[in-house]
Amino acid sequence: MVKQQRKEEIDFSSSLAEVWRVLNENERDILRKHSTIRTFKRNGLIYYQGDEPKDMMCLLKGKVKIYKDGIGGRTQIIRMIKPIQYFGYRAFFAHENYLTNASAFEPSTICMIPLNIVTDLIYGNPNLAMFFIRQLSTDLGISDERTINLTQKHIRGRLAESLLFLKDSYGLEADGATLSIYLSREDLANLSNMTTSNAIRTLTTFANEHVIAMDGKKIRIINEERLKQISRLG
Amino acid sequence: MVKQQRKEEIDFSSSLAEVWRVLNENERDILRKHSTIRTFKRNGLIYYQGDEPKDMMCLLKGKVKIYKDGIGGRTQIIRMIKPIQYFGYRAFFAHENYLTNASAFEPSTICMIPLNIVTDLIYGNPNLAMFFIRQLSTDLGISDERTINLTQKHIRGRLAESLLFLKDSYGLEADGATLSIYLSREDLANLSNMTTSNAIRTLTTFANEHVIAMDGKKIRIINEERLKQISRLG
DNA sequence: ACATAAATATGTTATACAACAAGTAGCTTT
DNA sequence: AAAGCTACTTGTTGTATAACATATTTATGT
Repeated sequence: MVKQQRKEEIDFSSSLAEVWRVLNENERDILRKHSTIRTFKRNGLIYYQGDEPKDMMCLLKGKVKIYKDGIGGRTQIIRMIKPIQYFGYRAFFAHENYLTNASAFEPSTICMIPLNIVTDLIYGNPNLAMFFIRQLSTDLGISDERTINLTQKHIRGRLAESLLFLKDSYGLEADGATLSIYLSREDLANLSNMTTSNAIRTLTTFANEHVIAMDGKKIRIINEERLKQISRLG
Repeated sequence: MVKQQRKEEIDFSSSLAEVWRVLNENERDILRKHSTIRTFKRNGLIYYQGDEPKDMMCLLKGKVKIYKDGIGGRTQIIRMIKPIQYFGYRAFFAHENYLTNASAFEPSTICMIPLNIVTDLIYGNPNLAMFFIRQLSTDLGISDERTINLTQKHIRGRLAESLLFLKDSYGLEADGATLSIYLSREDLANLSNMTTSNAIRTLTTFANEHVIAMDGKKIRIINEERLKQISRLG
């Protein structure tokens, strides 16, 4: 299931901040003792549809995509994870096996925390419980919103939305315009529910309309307002 | 925002079973004291997109749909509620206003529990916290699954799936074949992400293929296996 | 009972998008 | 440098489904 595994010193106090904040020193100790760090290379599989969920994961470095294999070989990217974000716990709490796949977009470092340890901590600390309730509630709202966007918007709207999403999630490079994540056209298509051909075609159209610019593999957002408008209109 | 409001005696111990089970007598008392019962008539609005969430709701009797207003006047039914199911709490826990609308399909009786009371109980009872974590996790899985079904399946597959969903959720009448929920063709279309015309057309096709039968407004499932097959193939 | 509105039904047209095909550019490997 | 592979690109065709139009049937109100 996994490639590399290796323990190393990490600064829990900063990197696991969100959860960390609600824990006391004793609880933090428990986490420290049971956590492991794993690194994944580009395109490395983190977990697989059908696997039994055992660990909660916190992405420390890198970028991760959560995706589902759909009908006729099609793939839909459900969610993307950025550093200091937790994932991999939904299936466990729902008493299910994983319904999604997770893989690393880029070389990534992930902290693995056994879910039974997390469960114990939840029973002892209502603030931690509330953290999960809030997180799941937020994600459920996003997922419902996404259903509408993917079913009701047209190709241009869906692609524009994906580009804005990538900007908001992973930010821009020093020039203040270039997306700091590189996705293959195929991944971009899988994120936006369209074929690779149409992702390419629509990107070209956007470039011709001077909404974006493409320097080789990199995408620069030229006219964000227009992009938002395209996303809004559908 | 609301039409009717009226207090009446209800049997909490049976009707609120799921949550009830994890509470002690004192906590149950708190719930009893603060709960109100409201009745809604057919098509009555329960809450509205943008409203501030104040109460968690438990549907005691009737049927409720949760839906979103989408692009260009289109509507998507996100979720349907059956008796003794809780809803209306997601937005509160995510610190958001409602992103969805809820309305009664049929005359419905709903128990309203102030969410700040629920929050207090969660802080005091980890089992209640776990109830919500499990529920939200399950719903998130369903929502992600739904995204795939609505985007990747064809019209026939989506409609077949909706019919099976209605059967599983609300069951059949005494004849063991007739769906015990009545949806307008428009609602059925909004549930399946298609136009009303196409919902009608596809129903007619199914009837011609002897997969279902239509007695006026009622829909009878004749060949469930075939329906499952249609749903699976997309 | 009648009028009017709403829901259901069916046919026709328009179009967004997938599917397919064929080619090019940018790499890695030998 | 040639060969091969993969990702990207562009054009063409086919089709699923929305949009529109118009009956017809069924509710609803006065």
